[in-house]
Amino acid sequence: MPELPEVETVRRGLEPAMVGARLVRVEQRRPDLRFPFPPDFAARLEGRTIAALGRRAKYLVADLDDGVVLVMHLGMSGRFTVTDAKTEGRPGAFHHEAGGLPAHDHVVFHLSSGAAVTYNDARRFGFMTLVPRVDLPSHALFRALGVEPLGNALEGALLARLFAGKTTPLKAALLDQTLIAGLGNIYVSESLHRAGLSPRRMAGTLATRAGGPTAGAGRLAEAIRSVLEDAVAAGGSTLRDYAHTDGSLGYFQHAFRVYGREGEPCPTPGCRGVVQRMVQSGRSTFYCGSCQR
DNA sequence: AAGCGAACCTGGCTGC
DNA sequence: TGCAGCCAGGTTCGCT
Repeated sequence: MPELPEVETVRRGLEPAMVGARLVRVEQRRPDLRFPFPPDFAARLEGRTIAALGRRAKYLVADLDDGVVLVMHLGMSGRFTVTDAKTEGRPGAFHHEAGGLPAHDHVVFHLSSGAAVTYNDARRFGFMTLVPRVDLPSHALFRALGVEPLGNALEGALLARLFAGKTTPLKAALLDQTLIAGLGNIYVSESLHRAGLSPRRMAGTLATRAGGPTAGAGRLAEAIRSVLEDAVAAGGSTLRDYAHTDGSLGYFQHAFRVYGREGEPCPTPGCRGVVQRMVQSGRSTFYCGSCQR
């Protein structure tokens, strides 16, 4: 489910259980997810203590006590569940295979506290890998990542610089992780609606001829920041059966203004438009044709 | 060479 | 009840 707010919510859920704990046993139940696990994945983790759990864009980054980082991406359907020592079973695991293990529970981290952290991923678009901390910035997964949208750098001026000369629609430009890293299909639609900008509009039109920011660039930078901050504060969004690491639900989906709301009246005050759905580069875009220009 | 569509994989929902 | 078809939060690849 995970765009930046959901990954950050997962990070906050895992942090108290994982940081400071030692990995006493790691179960890797299949050879690959989106990519093969690195050689000796479980053995390299066992015995290590987790020093910190961070996030970069949609990646979770766990620092180990030997200078290696465990990098994790949730793909489309990845989720983590924390179970403490006494809990029987775990919330949210309803589908079982003949062997008795919950379906799609691919990795289980058994911690020195007695707790266990289970990674479940039906579609297997997620992955895990191990990278020496010093190599992380130059690693293929990270070196091309764009600006962190909740950092101080994201302003109209930067947006204009990033988008200058681009003929691609704003929708596609905002999904491009090499420009801004962390937005996905939901929060792109939500950001553009908050900014009053059409998803079809050419990205380059947010820069002036001289390369400076237009008013729209400023509005978009502010809209991205506000929608992500609001979503993180709400504990992310819950679609389908996605849940927090403790089984509880995020509730930002109730605050969506356009995503998944085709046919509903546009929520912009004074706007008489109706939320529409279209497909851009193979993904649904939700927008109001009346107040988004 | 930027930009687009298809592919990866599974499950859930809708409609016949 | 069954089944075909469509859709889904992400990313990468290959073609134009």
